[in-house]
Amino acid sequence: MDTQKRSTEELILEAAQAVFLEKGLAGARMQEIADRAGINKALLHYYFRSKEKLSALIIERAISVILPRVMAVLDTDLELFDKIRLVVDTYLTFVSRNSFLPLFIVNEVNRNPQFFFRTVVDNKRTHLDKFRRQVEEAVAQGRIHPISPAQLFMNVMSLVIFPFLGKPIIQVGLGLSEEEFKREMEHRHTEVAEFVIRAIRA
Amino acid sequence: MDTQKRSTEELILEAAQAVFLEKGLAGARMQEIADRAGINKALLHYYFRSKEKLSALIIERAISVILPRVMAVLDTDLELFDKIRLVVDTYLTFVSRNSFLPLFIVNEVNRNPQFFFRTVVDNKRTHLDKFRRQVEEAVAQGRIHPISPAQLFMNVMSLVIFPFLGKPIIQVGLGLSEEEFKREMEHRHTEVAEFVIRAIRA
DNA sequence: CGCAGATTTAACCAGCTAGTTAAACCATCC
DNA sequence: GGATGGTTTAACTAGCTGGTTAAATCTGCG
Repeated sequence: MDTQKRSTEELILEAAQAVFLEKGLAGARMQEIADRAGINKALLHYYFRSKEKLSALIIERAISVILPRVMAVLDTDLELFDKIRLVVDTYLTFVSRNSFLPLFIVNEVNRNPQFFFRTVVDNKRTHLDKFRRQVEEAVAQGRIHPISPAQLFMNVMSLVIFPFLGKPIIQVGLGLSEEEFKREMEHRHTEVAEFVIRAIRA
Repeated sequence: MDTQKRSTEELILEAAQAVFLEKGLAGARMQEIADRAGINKALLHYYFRSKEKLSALIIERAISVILPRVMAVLDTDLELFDKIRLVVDTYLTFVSRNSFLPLFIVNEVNRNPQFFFRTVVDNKRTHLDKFRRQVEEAVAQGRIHPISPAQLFMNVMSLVIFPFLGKPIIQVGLGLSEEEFKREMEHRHTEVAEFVIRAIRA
């Protein structure tokens, strides 16, 4: 019973995630979710009463799966440059396997920011403090060029996430095949971190 | 008649753009577009027969308003570092005044890449060649660190565009007020270019 | 077996949405 | 004044969507 129950519930959640990520919240259809989960609409509503509740679950799931990873790395005691290398690699590795996630999250967070506010933030804000102090200290010691932690954080996030959002634009703009794009993205695992480090090293 | 006609058509297009950008393609309602344009649904369909045709127009408009700006700058004869400074400033200035555009474009381009393919690409691909040669030349002359034009292009695009897409994430993550976020974004007009230049300068 | 919960089936509803239609209204221009 | 074309009004449709319902079926378990 337990395995059956969990398996059906998981089946639905996986199908829902897939459909929501592909079509967006407004574009997703409950019928399609049911179809992909191999069940019918009645059972879908039997498990998750409404589309709203289901989508809220998916959003929460999506965010809480990706955000803690970064925060955990930022919170370690690693030396700044190594921390940058690790956060870049961690993030890129994860997102490579979930390449639709960024677009979905960015969308829903923009569409409904206060949801994001409440769910994830309160317990995580402290994590950035260590990173912030670390950057300010490195600047004060003259080890890196003057840069605010906010700017550095934005830059790292941008370099890591954007290529997944802008894939079609980049691919078309540069005339890359699927294979070539993939290869360029793999280069980034090491290149992005070194790019950032060269940019800030004094 | 001419002024009347143009004004109504423009009114609709502006209203449509506003609604599409806010709600996304699937979330936008023809009724709301009509309301915001100060007309009724019948007239809306009288001007633009279907939602599909209207949205196609808006997408094309949105893309063709932002893409040529970057391409034009990349196509100039400016020295590489100055070109980076100009493209960053040009882009940031424009996007600051149209901060919903990136999310909309990224969405629709991901949802329907082949549309983007056909509309914009053919005539523009050549523009990047000059930039590409310029980067390869600078690398060959040892004036900048070895980096592929593709990586550099991705990096600049990322640093410029992403903060607008990830605004809520960044704002909440860093605990910035609206005012503080705005100030950080203004810093970027100069900081991003110098960040990139430091990263590549040999 | 008989019970309970999971699952299916199929039909249904109410609400919304894109799009249509037809008749009337109004301004402009000839 | 009358034709023209933009504009309004209001009612309508056809289709889809989320959600419900009730009865039937299946499944494992005591």
